[in-house]
Amino acid sequence: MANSDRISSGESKKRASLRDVAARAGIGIASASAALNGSKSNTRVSEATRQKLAEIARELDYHPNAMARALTGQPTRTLGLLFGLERVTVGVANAFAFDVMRGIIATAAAERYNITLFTEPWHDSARSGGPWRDGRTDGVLLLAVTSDSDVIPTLTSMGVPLVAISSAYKDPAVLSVDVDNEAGANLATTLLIDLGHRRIAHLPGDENLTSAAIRRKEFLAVCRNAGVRVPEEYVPSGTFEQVSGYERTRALLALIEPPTSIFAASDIIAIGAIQAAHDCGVAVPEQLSVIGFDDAPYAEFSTPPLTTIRQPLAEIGAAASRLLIDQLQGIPTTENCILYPPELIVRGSTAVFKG
Amino acid sequence: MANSDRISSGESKKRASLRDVAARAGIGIASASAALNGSKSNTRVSEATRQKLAEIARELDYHPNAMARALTGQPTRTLGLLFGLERVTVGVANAFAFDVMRGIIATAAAERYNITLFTEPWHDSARSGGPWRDGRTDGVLLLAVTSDSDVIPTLTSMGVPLVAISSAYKDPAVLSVDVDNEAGANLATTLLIDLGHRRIAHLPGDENLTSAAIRRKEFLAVCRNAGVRVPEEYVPSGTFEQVSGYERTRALLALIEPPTSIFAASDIIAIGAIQAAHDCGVAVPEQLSVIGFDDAPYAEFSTPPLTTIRQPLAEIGAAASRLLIDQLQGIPTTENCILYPPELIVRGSTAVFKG
DNA sequence: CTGAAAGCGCTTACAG
DNA sequence: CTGAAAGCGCTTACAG
Repeated sequence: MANSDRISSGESKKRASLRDVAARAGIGIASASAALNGSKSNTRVSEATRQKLAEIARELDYHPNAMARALTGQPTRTLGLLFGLERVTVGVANAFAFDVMRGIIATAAAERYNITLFTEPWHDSARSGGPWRDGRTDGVLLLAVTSDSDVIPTLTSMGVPLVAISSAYKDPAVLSVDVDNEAGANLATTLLIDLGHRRIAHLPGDENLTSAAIRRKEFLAVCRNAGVRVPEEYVPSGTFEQVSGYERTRALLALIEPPTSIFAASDIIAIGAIQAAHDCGVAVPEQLSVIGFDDAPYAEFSTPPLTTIRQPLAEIGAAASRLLIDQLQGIPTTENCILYPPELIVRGSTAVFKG
Repeated sequence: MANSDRISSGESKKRASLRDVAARAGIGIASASAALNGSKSNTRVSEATRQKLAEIARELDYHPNAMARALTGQPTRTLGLLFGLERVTVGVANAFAFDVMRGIIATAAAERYNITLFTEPWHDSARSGGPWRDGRTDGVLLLAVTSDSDVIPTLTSMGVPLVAISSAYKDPAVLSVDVDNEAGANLATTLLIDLGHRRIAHLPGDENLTSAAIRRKEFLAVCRNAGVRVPEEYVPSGTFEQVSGYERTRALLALIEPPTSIFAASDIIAIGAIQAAHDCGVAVPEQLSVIGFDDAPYAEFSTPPLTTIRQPLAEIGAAASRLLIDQLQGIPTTENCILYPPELIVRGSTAVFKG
């Protein structure tokens, strides 16, 4: 029966199970489990048999079934990623989400965690339920949760470990990572004022995204403190989309007293604004200064290159991953809410106001 | 005991299982399974009890445990995504992978499939094994597999449904989606020749990526047919990275007889080439024409805007998703290898050769 | 047509 | 120290 090995490995239709390797080793299944997958198994199995088991596992091409392990409460070493915006595709389509994901993936990979993207958007606690709690995922990363969503309290009450990214969530008990939106908006608005602008407009992002709300609020505050009056029509509401930036800017430029500068809540909005200016024959930055937010990859390639507020998205994603993984492994976290400082990147889309 | 409901739903620590809802309904667990999760359950349960079960499930906030279902061989409605390049982060970092993922995600979402990103790169059949075969994923999407990888034969022999993306895999038996690399290279090279260039260089991508090999081969073929001589140093090998494009272009421009045009195997290589030209004081496109491949998002924002070969990446990703899902659901596919035609996008980085 | 049993592959107490 | 049993939550034959 010397070649029974060959035969059994030949019928590779069936995967080797723990029982198979235990049988082959002439050992109990529980011991095999301890030797192969166990953590504190040192109590149970001698180093010698562990070696032997490992070899047999290799011969049989044994790999533990993660589903079965999950069923007994073992972690799956998989992180879930859930997008806060209903329009998942949009959430993923923009460079913003992508950069954050880069950081998430890099860190997860380094810690040998896989990532599952939940494509079904969160609805509410009643309709949503399955995937986030059945153990397929050890914890979840929430991206850009809207303020009107009940996803955080719901998942928290279900005991799902989570960390919120770019969600500006107020509860200090939930782990979160974000850029300092207030500081960023301050930087942007102050720049415009320092350049001599007094007719400053702001193009906010989706109203129900707290980050957008904070930027808007801080913009208003800085203007107020500087004695700059901001008429209501200078802050038209809209979304984090290029077309929204385009349309709002056209409207702005059609005003009797159009603004001489715009603080857009994101680069993609800013790109839309610049396009609109171009189509209206308004020169950027000569006649209109535009500053964005994010420092997306295309910001520096835009014409003119976009002045913007850089947020370290990949780092934010990486920090969020790290925070979640630490939590999963019981490593105490030093801080619950990590806020990254933004950075002003001055490029060619802003200029001194020339009366 | 009228409020036992409230109490039991109050101790939400424990998730409701199928047993719970069956018990509550005074029905067998098998019937509950059929009514709630079954496919051809119509044979088993009447519409009335099905309704009742559904309601109880709602009350108890019951959601089937996907792990347990997977263990019995049920599909998990999850697609795996595996990157062919060892350097996963790079694979994910580039806009290429991102655009493909957009298509994948959109289609998967529409079909209610989740996606898990395998962050552990494929090594070889011996070392790699677990995650791709234990049922956590119904099938896998392979992105940019290198020609020296044994991942496709291995997974195929394990019976894992898969489709290869941008891998230019020769075996017609494996499902695959790609751009027509040959046609693309032809388009690019022909443009340069038509513009009057005779000193044409090519900057290939990673040698072990079949797409790079095909583009290189076609470039050479078109030149040969047109009677354009290509010295060996005009086709320096390198990788799909910006720095690789930069360095190779510097070397090219330092040649006694430098090329007057470059066909870069990707936009990111082209961006590096343009940078190098800039740093060497060589004007693009006046002194050097550069054409890329991909039409990445930043291509149109580059200075000058990049002439390139557009490949419909999101569509490619979507088609791959579709192909895999169809296969999983037993829907016959009309074609195994989908090849998308590339499109020449002429922008500002190419110009007529002026002796 | 429906219930009770066996089993998916593992791990965790529980006996020897 | 190690084996046999029970159980995770489900589904699929198998009996009534």
